[in-house]
Amino acid sequence: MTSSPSQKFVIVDGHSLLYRAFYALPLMQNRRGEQTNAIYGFINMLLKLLKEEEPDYAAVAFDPPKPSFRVRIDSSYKAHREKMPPELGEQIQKVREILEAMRIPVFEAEDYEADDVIGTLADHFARRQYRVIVVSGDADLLQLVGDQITVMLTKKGISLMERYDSSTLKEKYGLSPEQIIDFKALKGDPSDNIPGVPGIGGKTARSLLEEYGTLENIFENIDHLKEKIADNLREYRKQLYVGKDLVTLRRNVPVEFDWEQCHRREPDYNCLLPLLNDLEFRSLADRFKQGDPQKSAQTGQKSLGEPINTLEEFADLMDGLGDGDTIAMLVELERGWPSWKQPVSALAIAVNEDKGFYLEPAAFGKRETEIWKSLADTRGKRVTLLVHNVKQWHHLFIRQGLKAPIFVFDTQLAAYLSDPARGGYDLPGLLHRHRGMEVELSTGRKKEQPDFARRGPQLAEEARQLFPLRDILKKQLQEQSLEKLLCEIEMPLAGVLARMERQGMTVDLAYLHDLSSEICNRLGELERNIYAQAGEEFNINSPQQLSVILFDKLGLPEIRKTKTGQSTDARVLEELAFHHEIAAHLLHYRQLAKLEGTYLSGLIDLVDSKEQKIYTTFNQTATATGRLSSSDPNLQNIPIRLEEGRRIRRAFIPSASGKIFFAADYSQVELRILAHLSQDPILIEAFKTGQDIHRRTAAEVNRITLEEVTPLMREKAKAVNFGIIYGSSDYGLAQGLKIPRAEAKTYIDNYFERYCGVKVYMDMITEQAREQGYVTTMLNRRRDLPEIRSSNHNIRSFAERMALNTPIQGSAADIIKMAMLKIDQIIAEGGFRAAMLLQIHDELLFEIEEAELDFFAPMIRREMEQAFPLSVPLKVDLKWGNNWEELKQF
DNA sequence: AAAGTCACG
DNA sequence: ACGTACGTGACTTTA
Repeated sequence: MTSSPSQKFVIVDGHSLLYRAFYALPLMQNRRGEQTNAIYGFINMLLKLLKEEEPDYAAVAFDPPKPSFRVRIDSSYKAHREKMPPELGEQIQKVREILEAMRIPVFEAEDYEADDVIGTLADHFARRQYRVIVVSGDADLLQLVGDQITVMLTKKGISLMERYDSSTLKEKYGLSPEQIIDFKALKGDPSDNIPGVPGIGGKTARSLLEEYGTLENIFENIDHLKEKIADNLREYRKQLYVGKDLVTLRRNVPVEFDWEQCHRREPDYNCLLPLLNDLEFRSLADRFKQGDPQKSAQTGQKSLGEPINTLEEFADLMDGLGDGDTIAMLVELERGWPSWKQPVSALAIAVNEDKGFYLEPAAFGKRETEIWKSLADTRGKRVTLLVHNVKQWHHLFIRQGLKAPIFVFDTQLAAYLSDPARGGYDLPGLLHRHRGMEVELSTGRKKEQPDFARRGPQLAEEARQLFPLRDILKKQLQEQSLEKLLCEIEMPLAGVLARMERQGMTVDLAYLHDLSSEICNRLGELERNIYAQAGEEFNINSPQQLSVILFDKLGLPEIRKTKTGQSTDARVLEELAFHHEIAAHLLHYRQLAKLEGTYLSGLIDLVDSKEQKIYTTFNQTATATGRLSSSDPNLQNIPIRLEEGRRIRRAFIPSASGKIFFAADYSQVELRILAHLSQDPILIEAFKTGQDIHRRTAAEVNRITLEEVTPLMREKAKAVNFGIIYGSSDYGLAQGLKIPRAEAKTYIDNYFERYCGVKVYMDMITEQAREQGYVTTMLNRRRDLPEIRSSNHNIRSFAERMALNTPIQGSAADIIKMAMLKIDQIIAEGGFRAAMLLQIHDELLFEIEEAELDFFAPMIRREMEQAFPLSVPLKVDLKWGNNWEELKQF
């Protein structure tokens, strides 16, 4: 049976969805610095809605700027409502413009709220037998639900909505649409300043309405109610009905209204597309373009990659290349291997933007070497390679024993330098962001390797897209003056890092096993002790279970809370150690459990048993400041501070007898950089004369001589110096030093009084960050800080600390990267039998021939100290030894 | 997937 | 009045 389907009308609560989009989405802005996240989220939600519901009519309702008639009923209505954040207010006008271009009418009525307009329009359409869908985040609108009217409420994020008709409403709330009004009037709503009736909350309100149906009926049966509730109902009856009046939506708002205005029409693309471009919503613009006959004709359909079936075909392709040609290459590698030995699972090439090719596995499976050879040969023909993740490509050539071809551009490194705080520089993501390409979203775990038949053509298409992506990124880098950093630091550094990763670190596996079993035994003992003191067995590793034991069962004082419960971290346990001896055992347990889990069994699993080596990955695009990071395993956080953990380092040994470890670390780089950047006279003098900087700071802030500084004063001054680098706050310093906040504030005040150059610099850099929206390091590495203009104090303060810290931390990263490049070059050209193994932010670890120590050491010191000339000297400390634990001063 | 904890600079 | 020191990665439990 087919009943003629009735027409459908969608009415959207504009402000409600804008608020939702604003708070659900991270900060977005276009290059002019205008915030755009609410616009983006709103339009996205709207498009999704239009696509899924396919309405015949649509409209949006907005609240007018002035308060509604409701304030005349109750002057305190919505009195406590916070003003709209300016970052959101600024976005509303754009949304109106876009709606106009989409030819969706906007309604607002003076003296009424959007809700009333929605009620009126919904009623209007429903009475004419239209199916109506009301879209909002405001549960008040549920009162509109009816035979013809469905309400959709935003549930989570911007994509999840929940649909309510009369039956789902009954199911979820146990109330009818009319009862929604009474319910809220009874319960009250602090956000709208609806008082409700004291003593009646959600539960009571619901059971009253379930039992009696309406307010009127409740009052008729008031004698049957509990005395307390009955009294309150009587006393607050007037207030209750005022509340009800406020909550009730008007359905007779005088709006100028023409049916056909709401009829869905094609957008006015000539207005819409420039608007979206201006907002830099590429993907949205592309979605619209598909509907625009004019524009989609220009785009044409996308070509798919062509297969290369034999090596001969590949050779022909390569033969056709010559001076000045650039080829884009993409490779897909198997996961789960150390980065230098990942097998190739797919390979694609594009000679220019026109066409992409992919190599059938049959073409390279057995004779893979020939492919790499002919690619390496491009160097002689002055053909250059455009890639995404150049370190990966270095590994491919290193393991074939070939000299790498000429890499001209790395889209991954480029995207990183352009916005290092963003994170996520995978190629599909970049293509989506910059080219508006529809790509398969890599949602969550991506374990299954898609079959090659599908992946090959896709990869070829992506290879083709590397050309336009390069053009976009190159332009961006030019505008940000980052080309030099890319070409002279990051791209060459990728080669150095590849060599370090390939080298790996030799470990004494037997020693690790011995240490592991010792630690396990002691863990068992501690575990028994803890159970005995707790009086029961529980999972010590679970902070949740642990806090039950500590705070409920043993009744120990609660020190600090986390989001979800009581904190049980080391600082809390140290406090608790005064009250109960279980705390000390827990601290010890935690310490050993960390060693076992992360640094013993965790590390042992990653040892290549054949080579007795462990291979880390250095991530070059991971940090917001320009530092490297290390993972799988992280060799930048092997324990050193505590004796117990330090023993792990003994397991790391040189790869052959006759070799030794050699370590070089910068002394106080970050404070020296601060001296240079701030030109503070005291700081500069202290470093120029080789003073102990913490001692000097102690003398300055306490206004005493260097000789009068006690060890305690020096400790405190050291913490103050740290605080300065981190973007000093009295609260943070107080925590770090375990002293009252007021005292911490005194230290900071005294510091800035003495080091006024630092003070001036810090004010200058935050001001500059606010004006430009970003900060830079000495090599012009940049970090965007859009949050620094936030009206939220908390968010803004965060950004300010980043503005203070990033130039310092990032410049230190710049300096050591320059040193690494120089040293790598000297090792290669000078014929040293030495290898760089690790970089740990301000330290380099090498293994060298013992015989070379006397030549090697001065070279390293010179290159590191001279890497970048500052207003103060850079100082490097040198150590050497037979394992990573026992290093002696050179 | 998020939160808590802890290792490093 | 607010509520945190800056930058990472790994492991464990829990929702």
